[in-house]
Amino acid sequence: MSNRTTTAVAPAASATLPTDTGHPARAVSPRTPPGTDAPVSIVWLRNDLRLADNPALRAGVEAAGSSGSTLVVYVLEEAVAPHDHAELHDSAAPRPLGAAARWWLHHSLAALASDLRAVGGELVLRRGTAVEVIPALADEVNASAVFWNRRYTNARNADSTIKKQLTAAGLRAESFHANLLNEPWTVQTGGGTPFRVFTPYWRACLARPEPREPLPGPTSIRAASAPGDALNDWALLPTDPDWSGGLRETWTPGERGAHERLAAFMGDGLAAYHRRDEPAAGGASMLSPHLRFGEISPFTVWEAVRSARRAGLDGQSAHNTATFLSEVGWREFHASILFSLPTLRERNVRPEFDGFPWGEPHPAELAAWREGRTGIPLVDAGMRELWHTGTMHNRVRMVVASFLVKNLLIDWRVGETWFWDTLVDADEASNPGNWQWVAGSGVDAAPYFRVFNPELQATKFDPRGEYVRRWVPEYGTAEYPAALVDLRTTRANALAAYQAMRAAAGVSEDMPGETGNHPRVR
DNA sequence: AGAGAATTGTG
DNA sequence: ACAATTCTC
Repeated sequence: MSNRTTTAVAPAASATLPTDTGHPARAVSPRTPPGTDAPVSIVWLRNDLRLADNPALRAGVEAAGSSGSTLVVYVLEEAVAPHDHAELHDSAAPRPLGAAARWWLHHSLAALASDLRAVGGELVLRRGTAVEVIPALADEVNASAVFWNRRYTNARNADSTIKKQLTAAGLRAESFHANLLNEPWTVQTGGGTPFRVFTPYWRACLARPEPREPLPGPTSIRAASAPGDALNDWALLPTDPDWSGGLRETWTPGERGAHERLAAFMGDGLAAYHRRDEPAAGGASMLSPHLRFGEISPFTVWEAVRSARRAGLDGQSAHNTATFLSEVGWREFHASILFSLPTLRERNVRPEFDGFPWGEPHPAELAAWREGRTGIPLVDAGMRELWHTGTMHNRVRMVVASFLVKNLLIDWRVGETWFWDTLVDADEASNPGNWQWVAGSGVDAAPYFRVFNPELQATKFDPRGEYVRRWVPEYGTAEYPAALVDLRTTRANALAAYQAMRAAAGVSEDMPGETGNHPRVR
């Protein structure tokens, strides 16, 4: 392979992104005349809304060859009927997107369509259940092959059904490894079971062969076409009211925006990443929603770090790259957890938590939490940042989650649902995985007795109050509400409730989370 | 990837 | 007296 140093530091995309190629849209005759034998390949994009490092897209273009054409489709997947919890386990539908993610999806699809047009391609939009839509589309355009990049949620059940159907009908159906550095079944303990603790999991990942280099995107696509929905008709954007102003100020969805974020982070962010715990410092990479929608691949992120290391880093930055990559590792860890525990969103991983006395959430307290008026400055700052921007600093996420689950004794699933609706990076694995981590009910979870004190956290990580002042400008005036609850007494109550739960469940005196004391998973 | 109390270390 | 370390929840 040639030296990719420059392409990774100045984003790999700049060399391969279609918008930079100068190809006029439809430079190549895009239509395949009906009735010809020229092969049509379908590329079904899901959470991989990118051209660069997209093995399925690459395979589709290659399979079409010089005489055939490629149809790129995105399906807005919807369950046929509302399902109850009993059905969830077997469900093959992706979790319906929250409102912030719908906003992101709209703009990401618009960017993708534009990027595809720039190389002669076209994005076809369809809506419905994938097991119905994809085989019907293949039939409709007389496709000879269908390609996609694998996903690792319950929706993979739909994918395997579709693959069987297509193969039985004589089509080539092929899926690719593209969206995780390590597919869940490839990283296992010595005993052949999935890891349940992050540190050994990540150590095992690092001991594996280096992740591959990213693939270049296609420079030219002969588009096959088919009727499709208009993006606007999906009504993914909020109206009446349009609350997305803060999201627009904060984000640029799409592949180009993703690569710009990566370049900015590799340029300035990495040297300051050791200050990432300070929410006012702006030290986060801000890549999570781009990774969530697959606008950039983890291989491209990995390559950027690899080439920065090759170019030489000072000791601090070298240390920071390891920390940053381990955050990418957490994304993979949660994906592998969800792979083996499909009920992660619904069920406590540790069954003794089923006996925890979560009450009906007090409506006023829950509303105060959601709206950022609990009277606890750091909590309110975080919740307002979330509402305004669709994201929240990682440390503050832990603080607001701890406050909801422990100080307010509200079920983690209530908080998880709110984050699912409001976060642009809401991920089917990471969101419930991290909520269970905070609640103490998950794998490798924080011990329940770890109760964050929002005041101490603010003193430690926002010592000058910059973050709080940014989001809670009225703090210190009479307008700011009194604290919703007393932190000391609610902390004591939480610890007591935990003790009661443990006693009721007959849990041994070992600390939760210690090796060798992992409850059997249901 | 805690907090807070208890204990030890230091001048 | 006060900081650093250790222990418990």
